[in-house]
Amino acid sequence: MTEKVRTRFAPSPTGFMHIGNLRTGLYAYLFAKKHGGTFILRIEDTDQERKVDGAVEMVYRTLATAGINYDEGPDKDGGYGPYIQTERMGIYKQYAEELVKKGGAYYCFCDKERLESLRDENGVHTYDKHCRNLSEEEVQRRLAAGEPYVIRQKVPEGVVSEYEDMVFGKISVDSADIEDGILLKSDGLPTYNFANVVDDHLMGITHVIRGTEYLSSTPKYNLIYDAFGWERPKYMHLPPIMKDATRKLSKRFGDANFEDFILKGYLPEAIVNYIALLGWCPKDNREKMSMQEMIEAFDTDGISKSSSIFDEQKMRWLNGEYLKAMSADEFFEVALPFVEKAIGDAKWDKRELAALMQTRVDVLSDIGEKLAFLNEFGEYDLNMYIHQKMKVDFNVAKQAVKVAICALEALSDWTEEGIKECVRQAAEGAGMKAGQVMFSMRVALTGAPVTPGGAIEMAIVLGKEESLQRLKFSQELLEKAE
RNA sequence: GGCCCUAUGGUCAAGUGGUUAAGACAUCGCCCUUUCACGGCGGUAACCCGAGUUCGAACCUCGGUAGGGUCACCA
Repeated sequence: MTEKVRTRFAPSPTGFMHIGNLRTGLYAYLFAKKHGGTFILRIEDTDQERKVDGAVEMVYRTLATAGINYDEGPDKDGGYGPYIQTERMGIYKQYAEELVKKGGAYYCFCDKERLESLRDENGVHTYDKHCRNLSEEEVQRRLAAGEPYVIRQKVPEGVVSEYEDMVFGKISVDSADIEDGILLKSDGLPTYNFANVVDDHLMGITHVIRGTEYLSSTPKYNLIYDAFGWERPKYMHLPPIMKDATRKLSKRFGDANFEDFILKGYLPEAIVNYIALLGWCPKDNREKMSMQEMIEAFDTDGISKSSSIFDEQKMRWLNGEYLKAMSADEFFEVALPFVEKAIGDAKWDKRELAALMQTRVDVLSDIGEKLAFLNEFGEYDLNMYIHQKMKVDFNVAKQAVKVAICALEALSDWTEEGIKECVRQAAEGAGMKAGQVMFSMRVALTGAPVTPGGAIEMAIVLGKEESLQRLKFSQELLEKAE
């Protein structure tokens, strides 16, 4: 490791940031940090037509909440700026001209009509190198005459361009299959193909980490490095993340959007942890890892070559693991907004509720439905009282509720211990099993078949007054049913 | 269509010539239990197909098949 590692993440601000884009940034970050290197953010905003307002801010925000901190970027000058591509527009033309002088590029005056006529039966066209061998005089004359032109890459003939990809191994492409692509457009601005190479070189990028969509064009870029006499960077291409077997995650359809997940109540750490696992497996097969642990464990060997399908179910599970690992206070803090949203102005003890939720939700937004019974108590289906295993039926339930009311009305110690003891004794006195009373009481208190906690927990959350009110309501309901 | 790449349970994935082919999610069953959840235990379930190399192939080679990527004055 002679030179210091420098990696970059170069998103184009054309919309939301999905999990796939983020993962590319994450790997570039992990790789840099693993090797004590520098991680750079560069905004590739040259495509003004696809540009989306606010998208740049979204990139900053997303990286910050994800904990992916860049060492150099638009707002963090490291001496290699500007870091926003549109601010670099002045530099490409001179490099393109330099490349022409070095024999790696040439002027082309072909117009769009001519290019169109080159299409084959599949609608694919390959430039026929028409202007590749124009004489020096002719080029100068046409340039002087003000003819519009582009500068094209002069791909060497009869060579095989190959390189060793860090995840895919040897990639080789015959130069006959590489087009003399446009480097500098007729408006004087560079195409991505060119800007990308120039920027990466000027910014001293040592390891280019990006998606596989560039895998087969990398040999072409390498030819540009060669023509300039620049050192080629190392490459790490990452397989795509799919939404199903045949479709990639797409920005256009808002798939797997990072910020949406945050809104839904996923923890940023859990999302980042999960996406790190999509396409990479640490040597010891760990799954739950902090950013620091991922940095330490990150290695190129564990990166997979095949695409993977994004599985929200597994991300939910991981998120649940993070939630359960929190202290009660930490959990309360993140859960509070969701609890408040669920109960509105109601008086319930939020801390109690949050405590009940911690082992019961994988994603914070699940809190709403789990707490719905609090504000939705009313007439309910009495069949809920029938429970074979519990040995509860209408009659048992009726008696149980009655017993519970009698006992609890006199109870002053409204705590877990107090209620438990009280109900237990009352059940015994009535010749019933404690479980039968508990079960009936829980249903009577909530009117719900499933609740986040048992009878005692529900009674505590509801408080004595509300509990007795609900029990009496249920008692009437049961009697009316006769 | 040309070129590049990929292929282990439903999903994520270990595995690099000899394994009872890990583990996790999901799923199913049991235990715990005042419902649900948590926790614990267990089950079902995979090497795309065909040749070859080899004493031996999920692993190596070739050919199919399937899927992805790319072939723009987009990035």
